[in-house]
Amino acid sequence: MVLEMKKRLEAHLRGVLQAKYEIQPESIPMETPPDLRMGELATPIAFELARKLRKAPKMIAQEIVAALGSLEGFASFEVAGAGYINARLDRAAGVRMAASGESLAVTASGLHSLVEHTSINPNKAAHIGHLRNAILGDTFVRLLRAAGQKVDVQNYIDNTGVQVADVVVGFLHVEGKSAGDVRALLEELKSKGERIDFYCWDLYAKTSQWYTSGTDTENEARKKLRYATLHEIEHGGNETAEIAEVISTVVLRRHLETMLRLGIEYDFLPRESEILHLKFWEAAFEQLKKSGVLYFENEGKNKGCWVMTRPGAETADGVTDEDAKVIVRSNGTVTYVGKDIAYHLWKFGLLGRDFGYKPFFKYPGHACWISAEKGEEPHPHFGGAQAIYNVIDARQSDPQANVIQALRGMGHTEQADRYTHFSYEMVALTPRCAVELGYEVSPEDLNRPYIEVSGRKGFGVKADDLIDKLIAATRAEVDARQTGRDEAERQRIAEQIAIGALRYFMLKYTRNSVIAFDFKDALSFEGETGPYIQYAVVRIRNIFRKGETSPDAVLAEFAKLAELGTYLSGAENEDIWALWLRAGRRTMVLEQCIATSEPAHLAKHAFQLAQEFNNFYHKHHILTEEDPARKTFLLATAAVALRELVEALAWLGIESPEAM
RNA sequence: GCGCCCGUAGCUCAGCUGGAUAGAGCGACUGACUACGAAUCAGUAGGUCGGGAGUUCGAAUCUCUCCGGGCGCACCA
Repeated sequence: MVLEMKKRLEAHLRGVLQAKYEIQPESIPMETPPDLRMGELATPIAFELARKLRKAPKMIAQEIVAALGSLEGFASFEVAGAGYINARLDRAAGVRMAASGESLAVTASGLHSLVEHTSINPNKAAHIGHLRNAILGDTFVRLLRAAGQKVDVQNYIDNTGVQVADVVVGFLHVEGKSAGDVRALLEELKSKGERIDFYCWDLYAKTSQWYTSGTDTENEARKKLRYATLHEIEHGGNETAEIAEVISTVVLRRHLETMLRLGIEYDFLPRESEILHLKFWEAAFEQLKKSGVLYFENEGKNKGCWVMTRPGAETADGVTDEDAKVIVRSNGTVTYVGKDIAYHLWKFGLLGRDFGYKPFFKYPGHACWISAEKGEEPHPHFGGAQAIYNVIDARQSDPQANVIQALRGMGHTEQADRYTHFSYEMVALTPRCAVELGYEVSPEDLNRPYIEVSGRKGFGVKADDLIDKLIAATRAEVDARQTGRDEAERQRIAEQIAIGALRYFMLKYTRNSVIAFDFKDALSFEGETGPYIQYAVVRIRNIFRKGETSPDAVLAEFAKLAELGTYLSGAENEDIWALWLRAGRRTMVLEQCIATSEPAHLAKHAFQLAQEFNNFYHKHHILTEEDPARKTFLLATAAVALRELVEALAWLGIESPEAM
């Protein structure tokens, strides 16, 4: 509703500016006045025009207000302060629009987007840092879909990298297991219902330590073993590669299960092994050479390599660019960034090659596919997107910038412009939390605000452990309150609240803020949390239950009310109008979230709406209201707040429980 | 050395493309359950927006500089 009104006012203002001054500003600044008494929308446009028109802002504002006349949906326009133009909505019209939900229909943009998130190395359990990635990515997918985009969700799997090689070394050489032993162990863990990714978590840390814990000659041999193992895995077609395949696949399956607990699903899992074996790089190499993005270096420290100029680097003819990024090493092998360029050409449908596809994981609604050398027919098609979003932490902004630079250099400027590195800061542990978990913390770390999580050191909080802990805590609360409900129902509610708490916790911070993780904050269910919002939903549902009516019935009745003005004016009703206004902002917030790639705005919106509802709830007793028309109005207010809260929560991937 | 991010209330964070009197949550202190469930609400205290300079009618927001913290800058993935 607010978005609709804002657009209406903008268009009207443009008409006035054109007719009166023959000015067509690029954008019209529109904001919310600091106080509702000043109106609902405001623009400081007169300040900007003051210089151009050589007139006082206040004078300009007065002229514009006089020319604005009347506009449907608006009650009045006025000049305020030194030259603000404040607009008051026709409150009754605004309320009717918000109640009808008409403005919720978002015009489908038709854009085909690809969001890649999660991308955990399949060699250990997921930890809280991975949770932030997956929750951010999944939420953004929901937002894009809400805005009418067609979105493919990908989870890139580096199944041939050094991290997988490390656990393979761990199994074969630290634990001295044979290939058969490894298979037997996997079977055994599976039959006991134990988590293989947890086992690997410890083994990975142990192996990382093993590389440096021997004598110098031993360590030297271990390093060699590490790289020999990596190369065997990359090459494929040998027993080491087979073990890597088996382990990475079971760990990947575990990651999908963990993420499914949070309602996170994927469409396609492209793997590094297929990128290698289907020769994506070779196809990209030809294009890169042809376009001149890559050049062969004959001088300097990068002599014998194929390199590319870094973004923003200044180069001069005849001067060797020592800072250039190496893409092909002097021994002929390709670097990570090179493979990533090839992969991203595929994402945009520019590579001229495709993966094979096999079904891998079944969700209630759909299947998740995985890449394969020889796929199955028929299969859905992935890649060839118009816009892509890579949810990758901020530390990888340099390599991401390199890939974008390469695309741009190859002439794919439109694609480069629609390539978003959806970056976010890491989740670290507070020193207190690290101590609580029993880790040894150095005195200097103890004085830091936070300590970085490290899979290599086995230092961190595992995702499943945190989820288990959250569910146990919410279950205790539910058990204390919902004594009349059976076991299964209480468990279901506890899970909904726990996931709500976790997802909200990861979404309330803006992306570039480091989250210093602490159990006290993460396990909190009061104040600015997911459960606070869910609680508002439950309260509203209880009102309808006790009132023996439904939101639909109430809204139908509400549509028949002839006069709304008396309920929306006067100091005692100001907060009710504020609640309607907030409820009517959802699509505007959605637009803002997508424009800034920032889901936190929606999290904040949902909280504020819940807060305003709770405020309203305490001030106006609905079911005992004696005036039937006013009661209908109050019930309609609750119905719209409910609809908006449930929908906003759904976009955040948070369920709305019936009771809690 | 170069690049990116951060510094706002005791703590954790918001602050929309520069805009009107800087906001939440937590914590502290006062109050409100015979009400539509208190996982809630009302109130009080608490801020030189890291320091300085500049641009502007107007700066927490933009520029420069300094201070403090974090993260990147491989022929590793």
